[in-house]
Amino acid sequence: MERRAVKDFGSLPITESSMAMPETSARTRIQEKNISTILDAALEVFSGAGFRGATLDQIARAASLSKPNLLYYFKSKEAIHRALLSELLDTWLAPLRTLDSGGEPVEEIVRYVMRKLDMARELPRESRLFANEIVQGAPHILDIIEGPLKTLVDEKASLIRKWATEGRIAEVDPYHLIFSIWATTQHYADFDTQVRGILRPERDQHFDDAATFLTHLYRTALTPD
Amino acid sequence: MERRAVKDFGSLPITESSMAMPETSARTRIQEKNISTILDAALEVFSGAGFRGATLDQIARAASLSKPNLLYYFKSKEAIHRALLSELLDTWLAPLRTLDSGGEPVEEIVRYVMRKLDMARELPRESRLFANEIVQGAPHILDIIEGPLKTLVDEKASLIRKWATEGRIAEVDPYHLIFSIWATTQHYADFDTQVRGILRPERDQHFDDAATFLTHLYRTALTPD
DNA sequence: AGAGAGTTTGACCAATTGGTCAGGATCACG
DNA sequence: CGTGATCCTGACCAATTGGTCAAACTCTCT
Repeated sequence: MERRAVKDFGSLPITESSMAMPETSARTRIQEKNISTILDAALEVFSGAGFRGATLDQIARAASLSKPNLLYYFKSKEAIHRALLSELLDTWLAPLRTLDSGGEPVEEIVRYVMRKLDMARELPRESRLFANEIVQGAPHILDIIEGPLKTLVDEKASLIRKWATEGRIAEVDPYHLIFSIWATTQHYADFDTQVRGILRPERDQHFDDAATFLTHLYRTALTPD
Repeated sequence: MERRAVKDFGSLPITESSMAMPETSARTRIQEKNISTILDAALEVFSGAGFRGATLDQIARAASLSKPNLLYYFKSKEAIHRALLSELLDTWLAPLRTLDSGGEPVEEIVRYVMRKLDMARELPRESRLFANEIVQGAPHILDIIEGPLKTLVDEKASLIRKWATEGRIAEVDPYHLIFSIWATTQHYADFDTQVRGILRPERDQHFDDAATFLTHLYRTALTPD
């Protein structure tokens, strides 16, 4: 039930509101611990079964808490799910935010790819949580996709397009470049079962191979003629 | 409830066994029609909600049949799901099978990418069905992944590796090349909601843009120096 | 037309699921 | 130490879900 150790993708702001407790003043030590335990257990279960497929009993068992006790901290199954998603969205989009106009464009993008690949390795459950959500039509975060996410992507797409018109990278569609980066990197988390079934990798060697391949793929495709 | 019109990815062999009917002799006209209707409805529901998220009532409603009538044709929810998966697996892997040693290697691979992208456009429900299954650990098809699928991929990977050693394509890891092709193309089906939320495409214009981008991506990365 | 196979359904069931609630246990703090 | 706030639980509930079954309906073929 340990919170997975990770490199460091920034602190995760715990920002859920829909709790069922008195909700006065600040967090108790017990609240702090239990809420964090619940969210970790929920991540484990939701990411492996989707919203509908997950049950409160499973989450309760994974958290070693009773079901009514879960509902003491979160007023419904949906509330837990919502809290998880909003807690993780910032972490998830952080790498894209750091894509900066300073530095050499091709290397900047390759660095972004590596960062995303690292996240697929370190935070596969988070990746699968979003994958489940979006494959099923993103019923809980559609507004975020069409709002803040679209804004962020539009912004970075302009930057990439500027690089292209300046001749600093090849002429490519920035949106589809971003989509392909998301797809190729998150694939190693979301389709982990398939990748492992086919490669049968020792330790996690295949992530290094993936890094080599993706570096080649994007460097050659982005380097101006 | 109409079976989606598609280009032509080969006929779909209806090969489910676990039916609940008398099962003597050949199919009745009624059986033919109802089984096909049920599978189409099930595809719609399973692909949008996953196995656990789908309910027999939803499938029954989508098929305009009563729930007990579903269970007259298939003996359980699992049986429907199994029938769907095995019916679609061949279709799904057909493009990879056609990857042939004849012809110009780079163009052969680019053609494969286009074929997969076409499938993402024409058969998004099928793509999502598999995505749901694999994201959740492939509980129903793990043996197929580790068996026939692995064999097929191993085979095609050797072919690609041969091309590389012959200097006819760039030196790339063939397995990760295949994974990246799967990822980038299926992304447009599996993450359709996200893609549309960000691009807000008119008609399906974005598929053509994706084709252009992916052609560039793989052509530059695979063309030998 | 009539018989038998094939098809359909309403009523029903047990298990699971999300959620409630009254009361008891425990903690923080003066 | 006591008391009020916080924390926890067993028992319970209504709705949903996968699945059964006997009876009724309909099709096909002679």
